[in-house]
Amino acid sequence: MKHGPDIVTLAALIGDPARANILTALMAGHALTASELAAEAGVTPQTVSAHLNRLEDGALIRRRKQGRHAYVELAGPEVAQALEGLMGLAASTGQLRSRPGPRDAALRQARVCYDHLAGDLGVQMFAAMRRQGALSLGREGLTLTHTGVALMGDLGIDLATLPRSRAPLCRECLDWSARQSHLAGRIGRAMLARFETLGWMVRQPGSRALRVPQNGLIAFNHLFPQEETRL
Amino acid sequence: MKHGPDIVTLAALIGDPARANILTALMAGHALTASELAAEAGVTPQTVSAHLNRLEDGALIRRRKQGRHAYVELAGPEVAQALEGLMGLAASTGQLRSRPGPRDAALRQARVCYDHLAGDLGVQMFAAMRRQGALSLGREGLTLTHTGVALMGDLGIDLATLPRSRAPLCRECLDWSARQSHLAGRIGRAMLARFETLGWMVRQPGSRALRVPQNGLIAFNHLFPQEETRL
DNA sequence: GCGATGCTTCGATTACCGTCGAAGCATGAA
DNA sequence: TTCATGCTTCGACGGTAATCGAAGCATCGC
Repeated sequence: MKHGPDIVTLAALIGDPARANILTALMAGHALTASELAAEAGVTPQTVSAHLNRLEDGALIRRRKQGRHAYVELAGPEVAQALEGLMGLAASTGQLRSRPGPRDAALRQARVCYDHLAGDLGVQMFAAMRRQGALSLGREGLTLTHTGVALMGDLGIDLATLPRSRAPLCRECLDWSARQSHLAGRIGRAMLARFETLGWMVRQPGSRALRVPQNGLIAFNHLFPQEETRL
Repeated sequence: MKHGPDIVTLAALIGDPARANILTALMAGHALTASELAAEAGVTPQTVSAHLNRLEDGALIRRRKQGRHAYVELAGPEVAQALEGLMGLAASTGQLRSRPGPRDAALRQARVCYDHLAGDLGVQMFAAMRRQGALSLGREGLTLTHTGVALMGDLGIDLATLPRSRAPLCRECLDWSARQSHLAGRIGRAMLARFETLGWMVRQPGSRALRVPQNGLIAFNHLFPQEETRL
């Protein structure tokens, strides 16, 4: 009868408060243990274990056993991307979990989306790189141009040391706050890691928000300036 | 505790088979009556009515009463966009509702995404317009350039007759099959409508797939050629 | 080794919600 | 008015799944 991908299983998995809390906590990109997730979701460890079984069956998370700890992480960037998509819809329909406060403003400016930079600064970076010709949109998706390769060199990112995997180098990811694209993929991950190393951005414990010191913001704006003109 | 948009309600709404069928049926962009949706979802009218109540509370659909009929449509393009996002994740995790067949191939080539063109041809059009400089990505999102305005004129689309609304003229929409962006927004809607008027694409009853006659495909490819080179 | 910690499985309870039959309430046709 | 159609509300049934207590099973520290 119906064709195309089956969204019911996925949506049902996400549509439980405890599981949604788990997934949201994992959006920060760090692997968390089962007990940490229990505290995060507000349920007992047994309940979390049951949820992790279902999430793993649904290919939304991966579990790695290390000693007596079970580290949990999202199955991949696509999961984070789809979650951001849902958040975008929730934001547009005005369904906010909490009243907008300072935390939310910080989230809007810069946050971690699984493993890459999202928020206003993420969108700004993506737009600037497109404008500078560092990224090119071809039939096979987003690719890094020669300009982009040079830019990575200036930043101090050695492309040769990037992990070899089937994951795409560059990928677009839609932003729930800005409603525009930002850069995901292995390059996106490497760039965020570099920004953290440079001290331009600092992760906040227990939150997806990124703190951006003034010197970091200045350097960032210099490299990825905002577009002044628009039609 | 948690911040950001509340995705639980939305995901729970989508995560029911009957409701997912209803939403999927509405993705074609046409308004459907409650009884049509009942047949589509395979449940009784009472059940559909209950589901429509919940979907309306969740701001996923709108109901318009006309006589004794109740026409139902998606609340907006954002809903369709989020649904496509979920389909993308489902496709990437290999959760297909049916074995890939001819219908699915047609869906991948060209389909209706609520009110605009999606699928390979949609992605191809978006990429070609970016390359031709018809679309520009600025801080405020995607905008139509002078080149783009001229292109609309060549196509026979009168921008002045577009409905005035707060909806953006241009918007990106991620494609579940091609994993790249295609064009949504009021322009996207107008262009698909124009393609149908020109006979380049024909809606298939009861499906989101678009039939593309050979002369339509030739004309389309001439106007929005595929990119030959990539880095 | 032995206890402690962390995670998992099992079983039972409970609450929610999807479903439909029956009835109510509009609108349109005769 | 009267009947038919389409949709909705009400009430009840049934199944699913979320939750936790208790117990089992690894692993780590001592």
